[in-house]
Amino acid sequence: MSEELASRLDPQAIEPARYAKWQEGGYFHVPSSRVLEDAADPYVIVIPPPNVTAVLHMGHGLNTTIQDVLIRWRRMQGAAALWVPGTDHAGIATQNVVERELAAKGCMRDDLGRDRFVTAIWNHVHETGGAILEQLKAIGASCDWDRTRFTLDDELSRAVREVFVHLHERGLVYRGEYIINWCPRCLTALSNEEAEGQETQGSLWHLRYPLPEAANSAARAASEAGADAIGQLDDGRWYLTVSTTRPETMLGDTGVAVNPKDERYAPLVGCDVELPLTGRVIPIVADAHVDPDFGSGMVKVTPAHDPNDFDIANRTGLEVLNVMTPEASMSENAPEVFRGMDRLDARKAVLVALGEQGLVAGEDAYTRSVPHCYRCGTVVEPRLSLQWFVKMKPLAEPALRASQDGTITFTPSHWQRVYEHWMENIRDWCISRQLWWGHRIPVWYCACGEEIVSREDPTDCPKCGSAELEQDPDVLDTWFSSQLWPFSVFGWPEKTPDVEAFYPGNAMVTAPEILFFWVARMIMMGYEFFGEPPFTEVYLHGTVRDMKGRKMSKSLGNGIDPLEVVNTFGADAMRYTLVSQAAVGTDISLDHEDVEAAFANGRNFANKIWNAGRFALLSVGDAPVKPLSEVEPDLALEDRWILSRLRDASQNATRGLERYRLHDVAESLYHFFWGEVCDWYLEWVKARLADDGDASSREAARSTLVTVLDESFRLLHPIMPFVTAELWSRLPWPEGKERPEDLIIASWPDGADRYEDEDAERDFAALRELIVEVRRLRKEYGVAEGERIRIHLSGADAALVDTVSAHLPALERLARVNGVEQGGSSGIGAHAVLGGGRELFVPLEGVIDLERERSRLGEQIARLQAHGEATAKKLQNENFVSRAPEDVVQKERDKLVQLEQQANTLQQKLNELGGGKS
RNA sequence: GGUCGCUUAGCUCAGCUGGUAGAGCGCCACGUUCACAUCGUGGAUGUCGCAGGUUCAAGUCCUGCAGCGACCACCA
Repeated sequence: MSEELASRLDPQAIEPARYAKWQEGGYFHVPSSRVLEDAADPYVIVIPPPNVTAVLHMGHGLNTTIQDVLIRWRRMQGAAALWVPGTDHAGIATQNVVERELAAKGCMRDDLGRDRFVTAIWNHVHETGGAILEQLKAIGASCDWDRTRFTLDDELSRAVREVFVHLHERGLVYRGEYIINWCPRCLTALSNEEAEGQETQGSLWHLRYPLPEAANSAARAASEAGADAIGQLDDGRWYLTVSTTRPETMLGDTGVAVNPKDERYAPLVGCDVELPLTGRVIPIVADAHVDPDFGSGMVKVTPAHDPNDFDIANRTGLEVLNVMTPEASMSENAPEVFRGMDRLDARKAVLVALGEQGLVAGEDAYTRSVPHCYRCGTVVEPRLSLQWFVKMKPLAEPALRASQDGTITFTPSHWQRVYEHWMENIRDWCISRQLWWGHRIPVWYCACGEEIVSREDPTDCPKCGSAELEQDPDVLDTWFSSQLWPFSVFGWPEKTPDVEAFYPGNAMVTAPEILFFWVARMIMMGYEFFGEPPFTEVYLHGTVRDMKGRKMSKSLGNGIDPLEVVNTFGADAMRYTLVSQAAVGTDISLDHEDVEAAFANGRNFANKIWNAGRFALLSVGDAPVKPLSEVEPDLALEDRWILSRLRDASQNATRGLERYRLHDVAESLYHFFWGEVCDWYLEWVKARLADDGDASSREAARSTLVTVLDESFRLLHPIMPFVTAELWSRLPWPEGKERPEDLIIASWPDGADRYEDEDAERDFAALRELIVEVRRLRKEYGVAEGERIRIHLSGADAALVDTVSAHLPALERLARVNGVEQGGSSGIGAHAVLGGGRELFVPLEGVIDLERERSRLGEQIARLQAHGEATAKKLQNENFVSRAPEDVVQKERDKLVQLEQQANTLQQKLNELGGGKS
């Protein structure tokens, strides 16, 4: 006999120990030989590697749980289910963390120098990094920890180099001077994806640029042609008007552009204009990009600080003048008074200076999307600089096709269009970062001008032989290495058995936020290096939010610590709660102010499972259990019923998992286990399990119960691995049946080995309905708990009376019924209409409140009649009868007959009780 | 500006291929004879955002509107 189990589930008492057992058993580890030699089907998921310094939050909790459910399920199905864990070096994020730490000590990264700073980060990573992986274990993540990887591992760094050099050889990596997104705080370039637009209230200022005398006639002509933007200052000088949201950039203007088709300004094209505050004179050019209908139709052109203006300059030959420093203060190219000013201070100063000269024509409120750094939130500055880029169009083509032809599927499916839209409009990717933490760009420069792009560190220049080579100081975007994750973790570019066995993988489970950052790029890389995608199913789950719909975050203080939840309610409780709420395509909302309420459902369910198991173990005892096949002839109705339901539950679960409808799976298993196994089956067989019962009946119940629990635990295991494994390990086992070491590797019950027992389902459902009705009537009429009652049954199904008679002991316990008769529903009592044309009458002489019963019957009759009329009307409708499917019509006909019959019976009853016609 | 999503019980949300609405939590009543009070039994609660349309039949499909939200975008 197993030791006494506590009446409450104590997750802390079982979860850590069980996890340790799994690790010792090596169940998480999948060697390539399982695929290559044993021919097992691989099922591979690579984890979205969390930032190495990240602290676990509920989003990780959700992401991890979903992946673990899938992995555990596939593992039970017999697949070589491999889940590869690891962490990401997270370039900017990690560097920022360490910079902040240093800053607290009054130290800047430049004080340390590159080598010592990088060492400091490594120290930090070694000290605190990877803690998140330990935290994942508390949730129950069954990752193959032997394969834990870090994007800066030597092997993975080799992959990064191989890819960079390969793409360079293909002409897809290039270096050039372009406008990029620049974070003046992080002091690095960002990709387009890393610059997050935020709607910002700002102003659109209208500025006047004076025209030199030489342009007077042209200006007058333009003005007369109806150009409102042209006018005369107080001193008689002509001016033109341009608009901007960033007035400080005017200091870097090198021209003014108009649309070549804009006839208003045609005379001015080719003229010069005076740029205020600078003493410079800049030309007016024509460029098709200018929209004549926006603002004045004249655009100030600042090639060094605006991507469009940069393009205009390239087309029209305007100069490029960078007036800002990397920190986004005004540089030495700006007039002296503004030098050193921060861009926002300069903005004000420029407006004041222009205002003094009467050159500010006005200001309109203006809301626009302003790009912010995704790591520090600073407003990103468009900046001209020399960077490395990847040419994306050729890489995107196969990745786009994969989505279009269904090779890759998205769940929920609407992400497919988002993905395709991005692929279709893909822009080149700026991959160089002016950081120190990351993969250094494998390019060396020689004084002779030679540029060496190499897989190995070169020792000397192949052209001039000089050993004085300087490596490019920049590192690669952290996502450059992340995109290789599905194969770099397996040792690529080496031809390893792991690559052969585990690439490509199957599913990618992640949040939609990184669809472009990561998912899309992994797919492109998969095609580039393998000709096939790294996975074929992309499951994008929702975001965890608080009750106000805000994303949980540290800064808002509205987060829930998953570890706290695990400690107080258990990993099983958390997993169930998350999965049951994670309907496809929806976010999850949890109350951070009432964590107990948020996870009560999961905790209660885990406890319910625990207690059901506890009861079953006590009732079944230690004696050997016979296999179900041996007790088959002794199976009672309730046994056959629950076994049939078990089959249904298995099939539902399997189908749900296949379609990523995890929330349906969780919910249907919940209702099966709690609502059917616990509420009905266990209650029903209590008596049979008692020692004093009939021996063969007891054996049949024991076998059934063990089978039901065995398979229920298997079905629940992917979602709630701990409590199920714990109980399962204590389950008595049928003689002669081989028992797996642990539930984690037990086979998945798909229900195929069971048959559906329609008779049992029907009969049991009838009994169940009867019991519920009797209970309801007892309550309604206030029949005392201890009082036994006789019931009368009538209606279409006479056989039911026999069935009920045969199960009187159960009815006695569950509904306090001590006898059943057919028909004879006369006299005073409670009357209920059951489904299937059956009626229930409970004689309650002396108990019943006649007045109340009359009105009750009246209401019930009215309801039945209304329903009947609606049904009759439907059946009178020619169109319905002729067009609806036959079975639907027949169903309606049956319904009508039944309703009329029931109404009649009740009316009769009402008459007997002396009630009037309803 | 474009694209997409959401609006269902007091709260948080399900409802896949159209056939008179569901869960969890909360609420009300009763109940601690031994699996579980993190429980049991029973109960109440919704003109499924608004207006049209398709259909025999619409929460479920179509159109428009309103409110909320997300993503994308080089209109200064």
